[in-house]
Formats: sequence, C-alpha cells, structure tokens
Amino acid sequence: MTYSPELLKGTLKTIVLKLLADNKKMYGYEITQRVKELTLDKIQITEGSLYPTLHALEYEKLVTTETEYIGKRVRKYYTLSAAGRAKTKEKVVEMTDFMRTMMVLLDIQPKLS
Amino acid sequence: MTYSPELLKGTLKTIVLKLLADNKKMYGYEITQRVKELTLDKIQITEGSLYPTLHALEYEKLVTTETEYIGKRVRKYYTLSAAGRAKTKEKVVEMTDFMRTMMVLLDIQPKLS
DNA sequence: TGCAATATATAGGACTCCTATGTATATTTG
DNA sequence: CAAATATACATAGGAGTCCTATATATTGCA
Repeated sequence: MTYSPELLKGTLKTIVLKLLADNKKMYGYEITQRVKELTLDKIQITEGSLYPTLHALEYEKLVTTETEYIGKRVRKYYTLSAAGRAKTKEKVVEMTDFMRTMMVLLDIQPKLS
Repeated sequence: MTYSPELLKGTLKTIVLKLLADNKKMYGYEITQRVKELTLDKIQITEGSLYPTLHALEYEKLVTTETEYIGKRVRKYYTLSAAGRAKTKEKVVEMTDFMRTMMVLLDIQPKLS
C-alpha cells in the first residue's frame, strides 16, 4: 500500500531535510532507499521528484555538496548547512503543528505503538 | 500563523468529507467558517479551492445537493451519499496512516493536550 | 550475455490549490 | 442612510509540487 501521491506534497522537502539532519551526509539514491525502508515501502520517493528537490535545496544554500567516485561511478553527497539545520527545525515544527491540527479536524486519536 | 499552502494539498477533500460526515448537511460558506473556527484560524479554506472541490465531489456522486433560499439569497446544501460515507472513512484511514508514517520519519512524539 | 541494482539527471505533464475577479444580498456601523 | 463588512456562490488563469518517461552509465550476478 502506498499513499495517494497528493499527500506527499509539501512534505518531501521536510523529509529530505530531516534525514540529512540525522545523518550528516547522504546521497540521492541512499535517501530513496532509506525512506522506503523506514516507511516499510509506504513512501517511495521517485528520482523525478528527489533530484529536482535536492537541486533546489542546493540553490537555496540549505545544503552543500561534494562529489565522490566509487570506482567509475559518480556519487554526490549532500550535507546540511547551518541555514539548512535551522530550516529543518522550522519545517518539522510546522509539520508537527499541522498534523496536530489535522488530528483535531479529523477527530483522530494519537496512538503509540 | 497559517501553514505553507502546499501542506494542505491532498487533504482538502478529506477535510470537507469529514465535516459532512459529522454534520449531515452543510453549505460552502459554512464549511469555510467551521474549518477556520476548528483550526483556530490556522487553516483558511478559500472559495477558489472550496467550490471547485464541492463541485468535484458532486460530479463523483459522493454528495448530493439541494438549494435553499434565505430571503433572496441562494444557499446550496451538500449531503454525503452512501458512497461518500465510504470514501470518507477510507480517506480518514489513509490520512491517519500517513500521519503515523510521517511521525516515524520525522521522529515526532504524539502528544495529547 | 542479459537482467537487476546502483546512480544521476531533466523535459514535459498532471494534479491540486490559490489569486483575482465577478455577481448579488444582508447586516452592521459611523 | 451611506459605506463597510459579512454572507454566498462561481470560475478563469496561474503557481507550485510532484510524477512519468526517458536518457545515460557503471556494477554485480546468474
């Protein structure tokens, strides 16, 4: 089961930022795999959305990049900047607040486990 | 404080359906006010997104409509159909599951109060 | 050798919501 | 009583975000 694609809208950037905040340094493909794994295949980020998102983060100076070669294969690592770390915090807070509001609206009980 | 507009994407239909499920019969303007009130002004649904959404729900046979006159002013009431009730349940479940997944991803603790 | 996995990238399009605008009635306030 | 605000619906055009499809190339495995 995967979610309606619209649900992801507005959350992709937050997810990527949060992963980078927790892992210091990641590359694109690794991010897609990590998300897939952490969400038990429920969220699968496509390349078509991830790479443009990463490029946008770079353009906004929220991440810095470094290229590495694994044999002959290129790998591009992304690392959060100070601004990126601040933005991550901000985005996570907003998402948290939004979800709390949605729970009230939809009359959902928060459930652990 | 209002949320980034992208966050609402994919959730508007669910919100409208849920309100109709809880209230039997509502009209457009009433929905905007109810959402504003329930979310303490954090979510403000605009007419430009609400009315097309309501028309879409009608087209999909998830709601039925009846027009009423308050003096000379038109008021269009929306009521959930059986299919609409089923769809609401489905949407709320999906949203709940999605939020739970996001909480894991973003390492958010559910909090009451 | 051929397929799957690893790895990045982009053009074009789909979808969803918002801005801006239009129309009209009802109520409140200065 | 005039003006502003609230009530009430509607739509065209546009902005933003993500996906599909495609392209390229290396690596590992059967």
